[in-house]
Amino acid sequence: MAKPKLDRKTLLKNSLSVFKSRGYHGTSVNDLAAASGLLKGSIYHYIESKESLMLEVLNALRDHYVAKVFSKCHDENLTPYERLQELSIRAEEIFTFEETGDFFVNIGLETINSNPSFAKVIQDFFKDWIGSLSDLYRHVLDEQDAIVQAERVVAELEGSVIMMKILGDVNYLKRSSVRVLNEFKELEKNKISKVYNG
Amino acid sequence: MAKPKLDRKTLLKNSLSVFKSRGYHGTSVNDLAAASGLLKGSIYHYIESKESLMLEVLNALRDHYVAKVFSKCHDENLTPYERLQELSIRAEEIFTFEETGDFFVNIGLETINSNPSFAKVIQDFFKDWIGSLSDLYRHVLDEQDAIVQAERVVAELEGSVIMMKILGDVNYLKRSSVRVLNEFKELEKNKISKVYNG
DNA sequence: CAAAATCTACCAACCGTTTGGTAAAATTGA
DNA sequence: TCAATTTTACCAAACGGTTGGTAGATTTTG
Repeated sequence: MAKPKLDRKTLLKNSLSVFKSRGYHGTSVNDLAAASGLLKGSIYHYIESKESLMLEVLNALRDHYVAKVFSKCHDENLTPYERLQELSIRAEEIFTFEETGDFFVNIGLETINSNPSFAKVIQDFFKDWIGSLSDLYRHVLDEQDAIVQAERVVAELEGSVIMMKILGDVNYLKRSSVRVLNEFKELEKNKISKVYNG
Repeated sequence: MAKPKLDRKTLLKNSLSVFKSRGYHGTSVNDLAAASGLLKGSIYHYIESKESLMLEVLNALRDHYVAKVFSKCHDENLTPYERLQELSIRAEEIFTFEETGDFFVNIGLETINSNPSFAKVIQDFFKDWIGSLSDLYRHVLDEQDAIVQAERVVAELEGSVIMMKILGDVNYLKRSSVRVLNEFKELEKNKISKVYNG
């Protein structure tokens, strides 16, 4: 049996990088094949369609985030603040170097009307992110406020990344994550003083 | 038989509505022509190219915002807080009904790598928005803080709109604008107390 | 060898754009 | 005023090129 020269993980990584820079409609199957050193016809040995490839990329990326990033929110070896700090550091790396964090937003906005098949994975990504964050905020807020706060933080971070990309100013995200961390410390203080006073 | 003439404003409005729901790469010249009751070839009587049409749409939209929305920030008949309130109301209408506010973000993200010719108008839109807002915040903050605050508010609103669109939750924006308004009131209070105390 | 992987060649459909042509409307000139 | 002329608005068809996708021959590999 001939062993596959191109393993799935590499194929997905290469495809992600093309989709990232050209969007969904903007990338051709030819581009995707070339990114993995293949001619157009050959890539159909690995994939069923352009659409199914994108779906697989989105799923793999979401799984990666859930397992490697969002899971930090439940790391019992760290204090809640340290967990948020870890998340911030990872987020900053992801958005500025990997440029992968806004991928879900990009593809989401581009395909929400034309390709509803992508919607579920994209929504799941954000629901997981918000869910993990709100578990963290549960340490300093009641359930409803924790959810609202998590939604707000995700919206602010995403907004910052987008403004960063469009205006080319790298300080947006940095300031946002500093703000989020300080806010959390403030919330912790308020909670302690409440415990002492009430 | 009098021929109904297609005026430029209608053409731009029709085109905007197509670009809005299908993106730039996702809409064909056929779509654009059909939206104005023309066949594909006929639209070239009005436009030079698909790209130039999009550019005109973007320019018209930016001009509209500058003249009708952002200008509220300098309305001397209103208090600073009332101006922000006006802006919030308009923003809410724009984002939820006209669905036009995230257009600049959508097209910006979709074309930033492939169509640099759109970048300038899109950036100008956000620079104008941030500029007008920071003039407002100048009433309660020093210059540098006013700019940072304006950038933050725009990022948060944009982030909210995007999450709203992707997750289908209409409460995001409402909560964001309430937060922005309350924050402004808080800043006004702090400024007054500073004046009294120092 | 046979299976797996890749290439070449080729679809039909669509892309943005151009063309040749045609009526109707507006303008002109007497 | 009214016919001649020009301009406008539009269409059907076609352009060269690209799209996502397929079929079959060819190469690589265990």
